[in-house]
Amino acid sequence: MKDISQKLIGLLHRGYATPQIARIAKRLKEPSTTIHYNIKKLENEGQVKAYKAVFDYKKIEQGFCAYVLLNFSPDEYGDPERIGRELAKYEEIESVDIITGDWEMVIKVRANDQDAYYEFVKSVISRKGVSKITTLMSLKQIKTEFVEL
Amino acid sequence: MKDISQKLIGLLHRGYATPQIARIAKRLKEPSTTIHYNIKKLENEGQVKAYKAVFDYKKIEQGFCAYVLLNFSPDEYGDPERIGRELAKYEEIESVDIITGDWEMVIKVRANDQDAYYEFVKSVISRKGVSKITTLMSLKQIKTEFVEL
DNA sequence: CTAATTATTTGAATTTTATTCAATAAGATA
DNA sequence: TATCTTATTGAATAAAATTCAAATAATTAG
Repeated sequence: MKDISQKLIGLLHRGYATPQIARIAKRLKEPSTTIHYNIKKLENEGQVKAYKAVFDYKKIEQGFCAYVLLNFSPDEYGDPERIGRELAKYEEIESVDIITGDWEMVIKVRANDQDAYYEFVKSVISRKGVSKITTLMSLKQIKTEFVEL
Repeated sequence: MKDISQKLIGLLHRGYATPQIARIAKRLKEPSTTIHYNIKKLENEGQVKAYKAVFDYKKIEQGFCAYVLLNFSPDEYGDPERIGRELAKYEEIESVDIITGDWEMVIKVRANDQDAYYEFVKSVISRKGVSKITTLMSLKQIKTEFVEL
């Protein structure tokens, strides 16, 4: 047996989906060629970054979720944006923002469980340049990626 | 002229997309019927909640983004989860989580600009039961919804 | 352990959908 | 107004999804 589902989840995570032109056309009561034209326009103008799946993360062994607030030491490795772009490469990280206020960055992290999260923090997030880490652990995810759960 | 793009953005926000079976099949070097079978299985088991677009929010007049940390007064209107589900209905709100620690809830909000955000906080987020609001305003969005910007 | 049952894989045929193309219409510009 | 650009749309084509039936693999029951 091939285990295809994990590969599918991996691909659908960030892309490998496409708009349903015919369904949108029916819904908006417009010809599908009009919808097609307008969607391609949105894509060509860069307004659409990707089409992707949103998962029930509990069911795909990614039930643990936390928001992590970070501070950086002012001296070493300086640039928070560079660090942010490096962190963004990890597929465990859903979002990365540089923010105002008492913290400099907030990242949203998903993991299988608290142990996996702890390992991820230890190996990836804790690093030279990070001076303080505050974890806001999600007890109940009500909405994510604009999709209600 | 019809302004279709706003309607498209509205629909593609939460759904109206579908997986690209043929492209996935090529990528994984499997027959498209096998991919089809496995994707339907994921869907039927409820592992996939939706297929949707991710936008370049600056380009669709949703450039403002903030994480809002909330506390509730213990007495009135009690249930944070109920409040969370009500907030989740607003399309301006990308995510809602009930969390551990100094705050009880974190929501991620998008708006056209700071003024629109302020109006949204005034009219929707501030309400009986909310005792404290802390805004972490995003200065730079590096990754969102698992998509790098 | 073996038989029976269930789940998965796959090619061929069919149905549906996306895409291309050309003509027209609408809007913008000079 | 005349000209150029952008948007809409139907018809034709190309591509993709879906259905179906058969074969294979995995699991379960006896």
